Amino acid sequence: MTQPSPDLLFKALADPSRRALFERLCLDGEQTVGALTAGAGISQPAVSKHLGILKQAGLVLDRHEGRQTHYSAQQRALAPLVDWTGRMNRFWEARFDDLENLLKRMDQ
Amino acid sequence: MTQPSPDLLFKALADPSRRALFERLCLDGEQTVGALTAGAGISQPAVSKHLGILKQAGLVLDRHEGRQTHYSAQQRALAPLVDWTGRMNRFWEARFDDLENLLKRMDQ
DNA sequence: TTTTCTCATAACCATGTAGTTATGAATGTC
DNA sequence: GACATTCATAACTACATGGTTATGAGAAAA
Repeated sequence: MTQPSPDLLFKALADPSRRALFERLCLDGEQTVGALTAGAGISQPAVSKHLGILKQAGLVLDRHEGRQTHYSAQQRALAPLVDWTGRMNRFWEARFDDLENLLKRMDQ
Repeated sequence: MTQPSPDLLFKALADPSRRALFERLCLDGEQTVGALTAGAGISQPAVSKHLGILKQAGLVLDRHEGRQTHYSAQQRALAPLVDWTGRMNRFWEARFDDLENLLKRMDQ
């Protein structure tokens, strides 16, 4: 169970159709391919392909039941994204602190 | 000063070269195009084009000084990303809470 | 002024990608 | 068994995209 790379996540979420599918799964919970296709505005094969990419990125899980496949969001998969943005912000804050320190020193 | 859309941000950060440039700007602070090109592994025009896309996404700022251009990270631009991941996680937590409540009710 | 340096833009090319239709595999229904 | 339903895959197309080289614009240096 290795962490998905930020690269895979960013790439997977860069497409609006995929992001919309993932958002629906987050907001409304588990859904079948048919349900997701309705209202997606693209064909069922396109939806299936997108779901495959989301799955490969670790963003969704699939569960087979009879002849339909249920997809659900794997929320933990967003962790690397949160980490990454946190790292970028951390460095910014560090340099911001430096600036504050500089200003304080200049004040004296 | 309108907020950059998550779409622009995800698209801009989906490319490894661009993400590397942005990371360097976050970690090491302001840099000229020449400095960024050294060690980027791609040509100077490619770097310039990537910087243009990052700028359009609101991720970097440019500052002209003589014949060189200095780029720096605009950290606030990551806010929509943090918001988005927060929203996705919030809904997950909400459903998790529902599950917990359900289990508690089942316990009684 | 002429030359050099730094960067951005133009033009182009190869590849990746998001969509389509057609079809097949597996399951449920009659 | 015959048919219908649900999804995934294959094959294809159109376009986006990331890279290149060539060139131009503007500022500094000679």
